[in-house]
Parts: sequence; C-alpha cells; structure tokens
Amino acid sequence: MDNNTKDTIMCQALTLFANRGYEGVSMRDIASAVGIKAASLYNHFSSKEDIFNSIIDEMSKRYERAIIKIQVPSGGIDEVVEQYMAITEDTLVMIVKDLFLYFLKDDFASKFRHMLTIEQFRSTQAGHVFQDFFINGALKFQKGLFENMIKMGEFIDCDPYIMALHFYSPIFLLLSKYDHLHNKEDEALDILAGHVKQFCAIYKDT
Amino acid sequence: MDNNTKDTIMCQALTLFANRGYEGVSMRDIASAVGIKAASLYNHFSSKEDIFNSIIDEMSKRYERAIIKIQVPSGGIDEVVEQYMAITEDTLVMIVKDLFLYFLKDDFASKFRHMLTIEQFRSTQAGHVFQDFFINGALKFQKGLFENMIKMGEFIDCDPYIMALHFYSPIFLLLSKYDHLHNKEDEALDILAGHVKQFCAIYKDT
DNA sequence: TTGACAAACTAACACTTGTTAGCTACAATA
DNA sequence: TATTGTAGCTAACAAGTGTTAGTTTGTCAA
Repeated sequence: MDNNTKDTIMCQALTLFANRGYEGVSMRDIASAVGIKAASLYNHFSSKEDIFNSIIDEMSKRYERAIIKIQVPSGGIDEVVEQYMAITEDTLVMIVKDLFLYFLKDDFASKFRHMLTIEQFRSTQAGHVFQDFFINGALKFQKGLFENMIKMGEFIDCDPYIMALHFYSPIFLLLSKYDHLHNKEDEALDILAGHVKQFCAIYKDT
Repeated sequence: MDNNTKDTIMCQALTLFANRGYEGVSMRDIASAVGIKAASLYNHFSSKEDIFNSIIDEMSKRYERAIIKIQVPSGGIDEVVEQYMAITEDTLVMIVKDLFLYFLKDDFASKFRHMLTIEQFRSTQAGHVFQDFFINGALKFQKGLFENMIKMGEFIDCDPYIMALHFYSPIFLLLSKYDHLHNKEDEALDILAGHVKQFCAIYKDT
C-alpha cells in the first residue's frame, strides 16, 4: 500500500458522493469522515474536483479488474466462450445471479454505480464511465459471447446485439428497482431466474 | 392559469435540477433563470425544499396524465386491450418508438426523468416517484396488457411479468444510453425496431 | 544530531448559501 | 377614495463553502 490515507479519503468520499452527490458533500464532510481536518485533504489532493476525478480514475481501474473476474472466471475470451458453450440453464442462472448480486450488494461496486448515476449529467467524465461500464461494456461483452455461441450452434441464429440487449437489460432494470429494496433481494433473484429460463427457452438451439 | 410566475419558477427550477441536481442549484440561480431576485421566490414558495417537493407533486400529476395519453390513446384498459389485440408488428414498433421518443426528447418528460434519476438516492420521495413511473408503473401496465393478450390467444402462454420485463427493459436501458447521444436517435430507433421484431417472433402466437 | 520531508494542525480568506425583514408599486375590492 | 393583498425589490443575517498560509509533529536518511 503506497499511501493509505489517500485511499481512505477516496473511499470515504465515494461513500458520501454516492448518497448526496458531488455538490451535496463538502470538504469538511469528507475530512470528518476520514478523521482529519479539511485543510489536511490538500496534502493529498489539489482540490475537491481532483478528489472526484481521482475516484473515477482509480475506481475505474479497480472496477474493470473486478468485473473481469466476475464475467471471466479465468483466461481470455476464447476460454470463456469454451466455458459458456457447454453451459446448462442452471449454471447460466447462477452466473447471472452472481453478477447481479455483485452490482447490487458489493459495497464498492454499488457505491460506484450510485455515484456515476447521480453525476452522469453534471460531469462529462462520469457520463462516459457510466456508459462504458454499465451500458456499452456489458452489452459489447455479451454480444461477443453470443456471437460465438451462435456460431458454435449453441443458440439459434439471430442478431447477437439484440440478444445481448434481451439478456442484459432486465438485469440493468432490476438493479434500479432493487437499489431501494435491499431486503427483497430474494424476490429479485426469483425474477432473474424466470428471466433466464425464458431467455433459454427462446434462444437455445435444442 | 391560476398563477403564472409559480409555474415559471417550477419549470426553470426543474431545468436546473435536471442538470446539476438539487444541491448544485442555488435560490439565486433559480431566481435569475426566472428573471427575478432570490427573495421574491419566497412570495411563492416557503423554502427551496418546498420548490423541489412542489415540482415533484405537480409534475407527477402532469406526467401521469401525459403518459396515459401516450400509452392509452383513448378510453380505459379494456379498450386498450381491444386495440392492441389486433395489432401488427409494425404498429407495435410505432408505439414503442413514440413512447421512447417521448421519454427521450419531450422537454418536460426528459428533464423530469433526469431530475428523479439524480435525486432518487437523496430524496425518499423522489426515489418513490422514480420507481412508480419508470419501473413499476411501466411494468405493471404492460403486464396487465400482456396478461389479457395471452388469454385472447394473441401471445403464447408464459409469465406475463417476465414478458413485460423483456418488452420494457430494453427501452429503459436505451433511454439511459441515448440520453447522452441525442444526435444518434436514428440508431436507437433501429435497435428498438430490431428488439420489437425479435420480441414478436418469440412471443406471438402464430 | 541534524536536516528534510510528509502529513497533520489552526486560523483565516473571500465568497456563496438559504432565509428574513422591511420597503415599494400596483391591482382589485369595499 | 380608502384599504387590502400580491409580488416585486434592497439589504442584511448567520452559517457554510473551497481554499491558502503558516505552524507543528513525527519519521527516516545523512
């Protein structure tokens, strides 16, 4: 660990930004959450905006690594396709549940998503990162996956982008829904299972 | 029109809140957008929070009316089912496009959606309204619709809630995507058309 | 031991925040 | 005409904003 205070500041600031947004959080709020005085923050960051940008930069990297671990258990894209190819409906359900719960419950991933959701309209950078991770990134990855699996004859022949849209967007919507209902996550998982089941019934080449 | 200034204040405040969020907008910002001084705002609202709450209350009503007009061209739910029953794929595409473009481009609807997206985590009320309109409301309406159409033999027999999820969530995701790409709306509409086409191919009982 | 550096601190700055008090101008009503 | 109410204004308030300057403290290398 290069510098622990700097990380602590970013984490605490992320927590605050995720709830109240950038403008709703003061330097004194952040400092008090860290356990230091506001002026001391300037030993680590040049400005409030710098904290915000550093959070996005740093967390993007961490998040990218984390999400690759979730989506790609091991190895490159080829191995993934190979793994997904012989996949049963049940294991697909399990993967979707893991992905959903990570987005929803993981302390860091969920806060990061909240912050970007709030700040996407005010900060261009936040807007881009939000798009890259939660919209285009997910869709692109799954499009590639389905593209290969269609070639392999695992799924029926159809537009893989639309297929990715059908697969991912319910997850995306359910995240927004159960963000405010953390206690009802069982219900969410049931719906997700129903979604995957129907998805497989439709697209699987049997 | 009972009081024009009051409406102007709400509209201008909505515009500002939609871009910068509640905390990012000052009373002087709002006043200056309206063309009066900050102190004069207190002739119409008791506080900043009162402006925010009034926007949500008033706009909710307007929005409900507007969205009913979009989703339900005329009459009650029975007539709608009747109308949708004999529906072709092309008219379904048209309906989806209209709905999508209203959410995306209509000045008032789009600002309202942005404001709620930003404030859903800070304000409980905003969170509830966001859920009611953009998640549960849409899903519930379409679930009811599909439920009936399955009974009528228009669609194959399956869980109508999952069906509504499959139908609506791509629209929901594409809204988030093309919020920042207003110029590429043609691309969005193509994708939407592809979505509906695939949806019909899957669920229509032929 | 000395010097340098990092990282905390206090105190203060200029400015902005939501809000209030008190005033003026005008319209409608009695 | 006199009165009342609406809706704007200026000036000011106490509190909070991001940020800077200057100081103190502890740690490590020379």
